[in-house]
Amino acid sequence: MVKGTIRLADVAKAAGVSQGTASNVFSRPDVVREEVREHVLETARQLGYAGPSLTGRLLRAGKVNAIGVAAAEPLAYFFDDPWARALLAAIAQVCDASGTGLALVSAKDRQKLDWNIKSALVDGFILLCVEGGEKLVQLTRERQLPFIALALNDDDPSVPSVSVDNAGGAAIAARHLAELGHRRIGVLSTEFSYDHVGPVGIGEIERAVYSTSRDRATGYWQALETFGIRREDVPVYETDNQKASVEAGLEYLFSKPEPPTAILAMSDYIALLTLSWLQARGLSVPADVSIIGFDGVPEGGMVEPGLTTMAQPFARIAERAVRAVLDDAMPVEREMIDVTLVVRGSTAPPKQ
Amino acid sequence: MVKGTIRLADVAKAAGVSQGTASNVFSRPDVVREEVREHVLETARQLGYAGPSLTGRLLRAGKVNAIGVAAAEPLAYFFDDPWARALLAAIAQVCDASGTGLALVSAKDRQKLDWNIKSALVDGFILLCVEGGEKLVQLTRERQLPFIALALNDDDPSVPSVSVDNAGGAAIAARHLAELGHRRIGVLSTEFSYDHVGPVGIGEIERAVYSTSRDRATGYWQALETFGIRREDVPVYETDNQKASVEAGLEYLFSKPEPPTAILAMSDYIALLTLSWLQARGLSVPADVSIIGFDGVPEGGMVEPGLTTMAQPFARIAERAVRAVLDDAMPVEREMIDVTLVVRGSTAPPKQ
DNA sequence: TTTGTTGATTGAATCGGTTCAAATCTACAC
DNA sequence: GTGTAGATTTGAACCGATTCAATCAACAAA
Repeated sequence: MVKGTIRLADVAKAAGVSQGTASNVFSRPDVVREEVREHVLETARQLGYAGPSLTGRLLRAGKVNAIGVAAAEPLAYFFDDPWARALLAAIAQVCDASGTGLALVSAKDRQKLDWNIKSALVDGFILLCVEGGEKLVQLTRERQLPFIALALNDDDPSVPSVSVDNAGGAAIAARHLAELGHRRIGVLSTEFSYDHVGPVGIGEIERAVYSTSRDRATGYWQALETFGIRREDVPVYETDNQKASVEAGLEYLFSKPEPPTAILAMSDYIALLTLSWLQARGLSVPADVSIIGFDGVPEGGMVEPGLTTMAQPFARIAERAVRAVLDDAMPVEREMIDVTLVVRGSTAPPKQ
Repeated sequence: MVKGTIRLADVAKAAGVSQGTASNVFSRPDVVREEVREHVLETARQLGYAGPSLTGRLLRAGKVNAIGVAAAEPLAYFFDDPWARALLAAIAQVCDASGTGLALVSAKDRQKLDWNIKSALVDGFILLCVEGGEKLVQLTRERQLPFIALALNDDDPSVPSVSVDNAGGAAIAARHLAELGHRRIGVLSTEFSYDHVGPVGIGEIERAVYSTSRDRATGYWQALETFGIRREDVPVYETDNQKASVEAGLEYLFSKPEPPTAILAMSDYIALLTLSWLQARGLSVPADVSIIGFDGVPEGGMVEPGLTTMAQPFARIAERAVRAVLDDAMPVEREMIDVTLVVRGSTAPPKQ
């Protein structure tokens, strides 16, 4: 199988037609007379021609017909992280419908990320900004392609982005627990600032680098205060969304003299880890402790008890994002999407 | 931001150098004199030049630096199916290490799949042949790019492929149950033939279209026969790896006068569904029923009790596959990789 | 002064197609 | 026999870069 050595021009010559006609045989078969078409096709087959090379075509057309999804994480992140997975499944669905390809681009270290973004063959980018958002945005800007940032941890209004209503959603979550009667509530947060885990104070949260976590914390506080729970009385433990730090946070919260009767988790992944930690310790959910998560990943519906959570409308987000890069219709200002409360088995009134 | 309108030639002209030099400024900066380089770079900046267009470069280089992973399934399959996910995470890891991009290509209907494969910008393909394998192989062949088939359901030795040792692995799984003392064992299989679910007989299995399922069944039988269990006495229910048919299969197996004390599931996904079906019916695993799966997906380690299973070495498979397409080192004949028994909590000796 | 050598730059060819205006070829009516 | 509309086909320009043989400048050695 000699590869790539046969060009359209060769086929044209062998078939005795002009290159223009040969090209038409493949890309606009209707304009060429049937018997000529058949003949060219037959010649191509005999020569082992693999069909018009994509790169040649690409060069003129300028459209790749694929979008890139980028994150400042190792590639495996897309398949490991439940949130990324749920989002990508939704994005994939939209792409499927519109016949668009999907390329995954990512890298943990700056160098490679840079190169990968520069050299990705795509018509635009969807950025997963959970971490290293600015870097990502900056690199993508240089490509001068349409892009849209998701889960942007940054208030810069000049970045086209759509995000969920973190503060509003968090408020609903907290209100749900308070209305059930919970008064001792602990928070397991996602990151507020780079490379830090552990208990955090109010001031630190207000000055947080990552707006997502900050907004969610603020939402929690506001809702709880309407129930007379002061923010000073709500312990917050910052995790990096990994097992080790979440468990440390749980140790911390439940070793207090008055352990919480409910946990506000800033991600479903944290909530899921909390659930299994509690169950392993013989505590019953929701009888002993209630848990509410954030994100609405499918896994939350598959555990026992089901996880109560604030669900992101992944399909809507995906739809909006894909449309933005495909139609070059980037939002001029930050767009906001609501999250909805999904009540399952992991929340109930506190004991007695 | 006027896009795409500035070419390397424009920059060259504006900077007063030849296009060749301008090109070198970007792709081989070391060969051009520093002050010239600076000047060209500066001109480029002022013009808003986005850097050498990939397509132009591509046309000459001929390498995309990305591999495609293809399946005859909707795109979301890559993120929904646990096996695909585990495999892709492993593939992603290898790609990351070698700085290769990853493009996902798929489609449920033949038409689109055809087009998607034809137009994917990749240097080669890894084929996930769980279903519609021949179609996939055939379409890919036409692209004349290196490719390798995984989980190929077909005995054709001319297809470069690596697969796990299905018969051997299945035998180990069955032996494990038999050694624990189980004698009444039910099988929940993956598909033997297109579009069929329900109880299947020995003859049908021997004539099965899909070799993966057939080989696993054969492995089960051989191991069990060394323990005096005849294949006629092992009920097999064919599922399509979906919730509905698995539950139907369980109804079938457990409504028999002598229900099984152990289940051989041909995929972890089936095993996981079995686990929650049994638990929902108040049956304890492994006290009342033992379960052993196949694949070794991460989810199997996260349920309670942990799932005993035959684990595929995803990392090894991924390594081999990526190397094959990148180095154009397709195996000349079908390659086989062993699976290993991972014993967790879902298997134990039968009651009394 | 001439020759050699080294390093930087140029210009043109090339990659593999698509596209479009112009040329050619029907077929049919007048 | 001429005219014309419509269908095909042709040929050349173009897409945006890279590459390489050839040229040029500058300076050291003979």
